[in-house]
Amino acid sequence: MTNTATMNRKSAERAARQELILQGALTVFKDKGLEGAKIDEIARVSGFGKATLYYYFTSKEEIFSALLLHGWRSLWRELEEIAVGSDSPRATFISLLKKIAELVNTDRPLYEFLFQAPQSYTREENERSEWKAYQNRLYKVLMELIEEGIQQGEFPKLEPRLIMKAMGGLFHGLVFLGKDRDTITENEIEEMLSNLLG
Amino acid sequence: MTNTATMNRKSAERAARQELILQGALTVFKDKGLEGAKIDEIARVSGFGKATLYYYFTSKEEIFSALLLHGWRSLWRELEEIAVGSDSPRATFISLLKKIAELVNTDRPLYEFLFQAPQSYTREENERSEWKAYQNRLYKVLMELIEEGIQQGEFPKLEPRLIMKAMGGLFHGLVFLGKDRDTITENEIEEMLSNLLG
DNA sequence: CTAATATTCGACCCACAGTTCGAATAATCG
DNA sequence: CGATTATTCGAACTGTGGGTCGAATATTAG
Repeated sequence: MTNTATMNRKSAERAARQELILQGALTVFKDKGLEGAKIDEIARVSGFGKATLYYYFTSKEEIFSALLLHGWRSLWRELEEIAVGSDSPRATFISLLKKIAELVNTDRPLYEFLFQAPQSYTREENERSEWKAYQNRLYKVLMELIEEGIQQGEFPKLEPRLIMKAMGGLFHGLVFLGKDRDTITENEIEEMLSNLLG
Repeated sequence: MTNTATMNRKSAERAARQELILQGALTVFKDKGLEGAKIDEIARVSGFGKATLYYYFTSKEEIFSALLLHGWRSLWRELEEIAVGSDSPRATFISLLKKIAELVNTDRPLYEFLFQAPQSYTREENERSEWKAYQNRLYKVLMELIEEGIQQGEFPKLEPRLIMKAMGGLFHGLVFLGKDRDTITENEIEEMLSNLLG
């Protein structure tokens, strides 16, 4: 195994198989949760033998984390350019949420998992798992936008944390609540947010 | 055992012990969830032997359901009088949410459990468990208030379901999001809701 | 082609947690 | 007081499911 081209292909194939496993894992985790999902089922759904999963991942938790990390990475990739833009705080804030809503409509299972799974999982030490960094970064960005927005009079003069809770809850409700059959439009998001922000 | 008075006392004691068990179960379920909570721990916390729990309940799930039913019953008892009152739809709607927020501040563990647990549990057939009826009743009442409110021009002219999602999410965010250390005041609730409702 | 290495997988292992057993103790009745 | 019934509980049972093993197959190297 000194051939470089071969090694590249192999590692690409390896990554591709990991993708397949994660894809299957998502459909199982999605409506079963971390505990409810059985390794055997993930194996069956993703079309590999059970032991093969352990050839690519060291544990069930690692599969779970890898999925989360994968999702947050791609989410952040989409949001980053908006976050560093030079619009006003309020405009940026709204753009971010609209972008997230748009993405959710693109791949609902993934994002439902991304935003719902953590709470049933965030036990003790896992706080410092890698995906959590992305979540914190997003939280921090939104929080700073709110603070700047308040200073510039674009947001109501309330505790930033309170506004954050309100906006977060409102957004979550609009996008994820209900039988999720009806996707939310960006206009509806914007209208609601504008109402709340006065 | 033909003595009636004795039988009454016994059944009262039996109910009291069930209460104790549920009380212990709540503290365990609260931050461990249905799967994460171990029967042994519930037994230890509530001060009974493990087997004794099965003398009072037939299964772990029954304990879980009983807790939910118990909570929803007492919640509904508090809300009912407001719901049947003769205030305007909007006033009634806001009163209901404020009342819930007030109750949450009274017994946070219980209500956090009530509003958070179902989602990690609502699997298949359990849809028709008894507590679910109360949840549906509350949902229906709120929905009708929104519809009436729209007709009377007290709410923005949007799809009722959309308003429901928005208000539900907003409320949930305000009351339950965050490290829950800071309790929300009724005034803050009212202000936010009024903003959103225009 | 042959040896070495990479990959796959079902069968097995075993720890854990829900449930049951059987005996021991407490309460009630006649 | 016995006798009967209600209650309690730790020990033992059992099914489930995460994780491992070893053999079989495929792939690459030389």
